[in-house]
Amino acid sequence: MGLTKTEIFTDEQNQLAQLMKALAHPARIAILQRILISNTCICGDLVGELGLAQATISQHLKELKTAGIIQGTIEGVSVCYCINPVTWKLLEKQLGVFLSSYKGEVSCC
Amino acid sequence: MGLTKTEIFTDEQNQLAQLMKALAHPARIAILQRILISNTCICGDLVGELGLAQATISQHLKELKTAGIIQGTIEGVSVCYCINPVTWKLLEKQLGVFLSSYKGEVSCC
DNA sequence: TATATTAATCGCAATATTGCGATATAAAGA
DNA sequence: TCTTTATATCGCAATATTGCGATTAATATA
Repeated sequence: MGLTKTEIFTDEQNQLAQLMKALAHPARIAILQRILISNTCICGDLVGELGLAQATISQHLKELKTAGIIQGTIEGVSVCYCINPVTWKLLEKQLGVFLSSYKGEVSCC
Repeated sequence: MGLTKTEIFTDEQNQLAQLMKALAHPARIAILQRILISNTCICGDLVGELGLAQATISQHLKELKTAGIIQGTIEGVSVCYCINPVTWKLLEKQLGVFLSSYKGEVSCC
């Protein structure tokens, strides 16, 4: 096995899980925080700042890009990455709904 | 390799990534949604409702429990699971800070 | 044009995840 | 006590992830 049975879940559940997966790594969290701070884009600066090899950073960037969380444009020799506003807003909304649906009043266990 | 270099990231980054990881599966999203709806606890009901084997559900529950997102108490023959309010609030806060730190004004790429 | 510089990709090894059948464990009821 | 019911755990196979060195591709600059 080793692969998720996506067909038995709703599109929303799969989508949210996919987005969470993209965020489920400290390096990717760090990369996003870095982008969020220098509102403007970055690129190979990350290789120097995080203690990971160039190939590794590039792969993490690819995963974030594939998930639609960031977008990149070629800028001369380097590549400029930044937040994809559409996905970010979707993430905020979906997670907001999900997290805020817990009303802690009725204690149970 | 195959293991994350946690030592080069901050505790906060590792913690958030760990929590995201626990949410990074549609089955676990579904389980949490189920718990959120029936505010009160559940247990093996999930096995019937989701299309996964009992062993698989039990494993997902364990992961959520290990991450501190849910808690379980033995209730006779069955086990009652519910949200761990402490972790849930932490999650809301940490994610809130993270997600809301994006101000889409300055477009870049 | 030759050479840096930057980033993506390939290929590998180590480990993690997913899913499940089979088996344990533990409490409830006959 | 014996049996049923409900969960947890073990062990396996298939696949995914993480990280990196080495290589490739593409643009700048000398």
